[in-house]
Amino acid sequence: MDRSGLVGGPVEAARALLGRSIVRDDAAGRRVGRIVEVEAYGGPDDRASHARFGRTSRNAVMFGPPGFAYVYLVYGMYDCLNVVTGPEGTPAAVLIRAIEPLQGIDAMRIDRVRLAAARRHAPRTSPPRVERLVDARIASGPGLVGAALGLDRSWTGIDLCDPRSPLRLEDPAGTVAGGRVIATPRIGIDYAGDPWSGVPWRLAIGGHPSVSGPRSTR
DNA sequence: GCAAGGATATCG
DNA sequence: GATATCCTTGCA
Repeated sequence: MDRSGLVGGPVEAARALLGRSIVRDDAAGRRVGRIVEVEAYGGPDDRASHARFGRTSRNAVMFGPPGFAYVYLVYGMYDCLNVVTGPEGTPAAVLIRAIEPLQGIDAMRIDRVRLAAARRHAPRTSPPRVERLVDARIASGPGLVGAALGLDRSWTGIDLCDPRSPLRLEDPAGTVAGGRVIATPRIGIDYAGDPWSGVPWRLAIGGHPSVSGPRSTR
């Protein structure tokens, strides 16, 4: 996709990313998903942003130009994909929280099984639930997006706007399915305090089956 | 409702 | 160097 759509404010950039395709090429083939849920993080004042303590080795890419990937590990096991936004020097990013699988669904499942195997001490009283998930729920959550696309922190710095990148953003091939955009507070950032924990910077396509969370929040 | 899991930021 | 914390998930 064109980088110019990402230079505005974080919420504006988040809205520009909704409905875009994300493409992952590797030896196994091509995986394609459509972005249906995002969260905006931006501005040095945003107490929920990884940049709230200033520049560190982890978040340095957020201070760079827009359109690059920032992948971080959370809870010790989930790699989450962000798109750096805003002009260079402004630390902002959009977290990709859910995608609708379009192509390469089998490959997405394989990497999800890998994720399940990584939970070494998890009780295995039943077959991994991932194998029973319906397609629409394979990547319905930020940790699941990373797993479905086979990402880890080493992907930080990839140019998502370069058509030659093995991981990139593209304009959707077909028509963008209808559906209103809903806006809610961001997930899991209560520590950020007022007003940051309440600003409606989580955007999603309302009612879409691939959006994360309980039905009441979709 | 809660455990699993490791990197990170902040402290001592 | 130690440790509290974390933008989550799947199963109890």
